Formats: sequence, structure tokens, C-alpha cells
Amino acid sequence: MRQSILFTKTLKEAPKDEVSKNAQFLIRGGFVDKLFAGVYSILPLGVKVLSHIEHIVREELCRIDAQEVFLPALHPVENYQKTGRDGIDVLFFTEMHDGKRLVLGQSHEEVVTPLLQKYVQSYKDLPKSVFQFQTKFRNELRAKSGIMRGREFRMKDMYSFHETQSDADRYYALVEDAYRKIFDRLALGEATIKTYASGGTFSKYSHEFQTITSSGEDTIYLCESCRVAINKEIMADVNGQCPECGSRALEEKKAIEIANIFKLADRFTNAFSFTYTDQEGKKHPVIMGCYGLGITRTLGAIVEVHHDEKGIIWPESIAPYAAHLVSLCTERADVEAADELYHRLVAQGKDVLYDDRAGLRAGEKFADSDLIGIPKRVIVSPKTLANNTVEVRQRSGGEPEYVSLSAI
RNA sequence: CGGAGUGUAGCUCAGUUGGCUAGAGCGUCUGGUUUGGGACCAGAAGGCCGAAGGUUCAAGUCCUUUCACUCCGACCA
Repeated sequence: MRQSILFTKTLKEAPKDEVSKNAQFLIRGGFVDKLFAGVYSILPLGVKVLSHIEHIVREELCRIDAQEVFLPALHPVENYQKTGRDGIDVLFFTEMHDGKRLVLGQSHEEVVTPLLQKYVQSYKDLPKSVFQFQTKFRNELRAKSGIMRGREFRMKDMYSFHETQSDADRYYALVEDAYRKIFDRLALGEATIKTYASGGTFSKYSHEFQTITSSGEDTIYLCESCRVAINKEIMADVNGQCPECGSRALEEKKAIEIANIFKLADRFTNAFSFTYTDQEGKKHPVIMGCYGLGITRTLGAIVEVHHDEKGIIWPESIAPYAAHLVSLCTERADVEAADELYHRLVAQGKDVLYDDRAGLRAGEKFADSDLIGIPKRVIVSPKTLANNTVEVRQRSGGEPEYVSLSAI
């Protein structure tokens, strides 16, 4: 991608009323734009990062036999009346011309449960797991923390269906393991802590995945030896002890919940009379689990964890581009040499952002490159061309490396 | 929905006890000089001062209403 054709521009200053680092850098770098409180446009660079995050999530979920679907965002209100959730206050309502009431999807139990019901009748049809990437709508009382709490946001949600609770528990553990791998690949593994949280009616606890960051909205208590944490909301229920080792040596941290896993038992399947027939011909309620992972929020969390005073430092796995080719060339012959290098990299299948903008000084280009945060920077200039090299630098710092043009 | 704060140029902000023909920096456009860390010089364009009422000879400035945004609560992925 030639940077000269990119329609977004970087900003020198952050919008005055954005406080959170994720919002400041994502807006300044041209990854997102705020339309109004809690509602953001995702711009070309942001789309690249988001799609890389989703690619990783998709790969790991497919490994545990989950199947991708894409469910509607418009839901008939009747489904919520069946589950008794038509009164919850985060729902956005709208209606059709004939007055039929609709809900803008805030979650998809009310859609996915009757969907699977159409295909699952027998124990032979279980277990099943489906997931999607969706825009969720939640009428938050207050949007805040940049893209971390929006009224419209992207989320991966997954639902699994089982014969028994023990099979659901087995899958729950598989999802936990898949999430661990996802967070490792997103360079959030270190900072992301499995956290005990309130479980609702059907299990003692649910589990959240909390990324430790000062801009987080949740307070968790971290047990260093187990690397698990307890959400403040249930500290009283666990008597202030780590549920795994009983330790009381817990450290208070601010964190942002980027994912959760939840046992639903027959909470939703009962509402739709969703049963399966076992070997003896008896009917049983299908047992469900649900597993959320906030894609937009994860994007924000990664920026919160990986930045310095100059800008974002993307992990390689999700960087918008594999490399930032920064040209400082002005003379025609040099510019042509830089162009040629860019075309060579593209021909090699490398996804490169090429700063070919004319008339900018080196300082401006470097500052933009720091802000955008592509981990590898390749500088081509009259100086390097005179030696038949390019200069390669890591965004994270360290000494430059000079690579011969013939080696590229 | 309670508390606090902010709305002035594309962006960040000045604007004193009401006197404004509304400013600066950045960005944009023209020309010139520069060219490895947001450089410099000269010029130009760009504003219904969030919106609606009101007070006044006079309102960006005071009053009322309203809308929006940010932060702190409550609530929530």
C-alpha cells in the first residue's frame, strides 16, 4: 500500500477530550474515528489490524471444531420475550413499517438457540459449536475509555451445545485453552489473567479474561502464584481467598475484561423447548455454553499494553503491515530505486506500507512511522542507496541493521 | 440518571470588569530556501463563537432553555 494514496492523515495532537491512550493513538494514527460517544468508524489501518486479530481468533476456534456463522443483527422481539430478556436495559429497539418490534442484537442466544434447534434433534447431532464475528449494539448508560466501552462494537461470540453438563465442562476447558493460545498470539498472554467472576444461576463462577492496564474499568485481585485473579464483585463470596490455592496474598489491579466464558446450562434451551433424544428415546434439554471475546476491546487493550510516548508498537502478529518502507528519496533516480524495491517486496508477497509521500522531511515521516507503529521499519534513502543497502530498524528500539539490496 | 467540566477556523487552544472589524499555533493553498527526527521565509484562503430565546446602545463574554462531548459515580462485555 502506497501511503500517498491513504485517505487518512495522522494528527499531531490528540483530540482534547480523549484521555485513554488507546483512543489517543488510534485516532491520531488514523486507525479509527469517533462519530459520537461510543460509536467509531474503523479506518483502513484499523481494518487491517482488526482483520488480523480476527484471523487468529478464527484459526484457534476452528481447531476446537467450532464453525463460523454470520447471524443477523436484527432480532424479533418475541425471542426475547421467550427468554425474559426483553426488559434488559442495554437493548436498542427499532421497528418495521407494520409496527413489528425488533431488537438490535446485543448478544445472540435468542437467535442461535432456535437456529441450532432446527438442526439438532438427536444425541448423534451433539456436541456442536458455532461462532461469529458480529457488530453488537448495547445501549450503555455511558460510553467511555475510547473504544473500550462502545455502544456499537465488534465481538466474537461462540455458543456450544451438549448432551450433558460434563460434556459442556469438557468443551469449556477446551475454549479456555484456545483463548490462552489466542492471547499469546496477540501478545496479550502476559498481561491477561483468567479471573473468577460471578457465574449467574447455573454455576458458581464464570471466568473472565482480564488484561491488566491502568485504564481498565474492573478491579481484580491477582494471585501471583496461581496467575489467576478474582473479580472485585465476588471477593466477598470467596472470602478474600484465591479459589485455587486459598492464598490471601492478593494484589489489587485495574484491568479490562476482553473475554469471558460462561456456563448457560439449559437457561436458553429451556426457553425454546430445545431438547434432544437420547439412545433410549428419552428427551433431555440441550446444555449450552457461551464464550465471548471483544474484538474491538482487544484492539484497544493491545494498544494500552503495547505503546510508548511516540505511539503504538504493534505485535508482529497483528500489525497493520509486515513492514513500513520509508523512503527519504527525492531525486528521480533514487525515487525509482525505492519504487522498484517496493514492487519487489510486493512481488514476494510481503504486505508493506510504503511511505512514498513526496515533499515530507525525514522527521515527519519517522514521527508518523513511530505513531502508526509497524514493528519493522525499512528506510531507503540516498545514503543507503549509495551503499546498495537499506536500513532496517525495529519499532521497539535497538540498533539499525543494514541489509544489502541484493539480499532482498 | 446524579455530580463536575468543556463547546470559538479542519485540529489544539487564547479571547481580561460586555466595546470584536474575533486571534495564535498546527494543518491546507502559492512561491522560495531546505532535505536522516514534525525546519525556515514570504503571502493566501478559512468563523452564524454548539443551537434557540432573552437582557443591553453594544453579547464570544451576562441570563434562561436546549443539544453534544469528556471525566467521576451508579450500571454493564
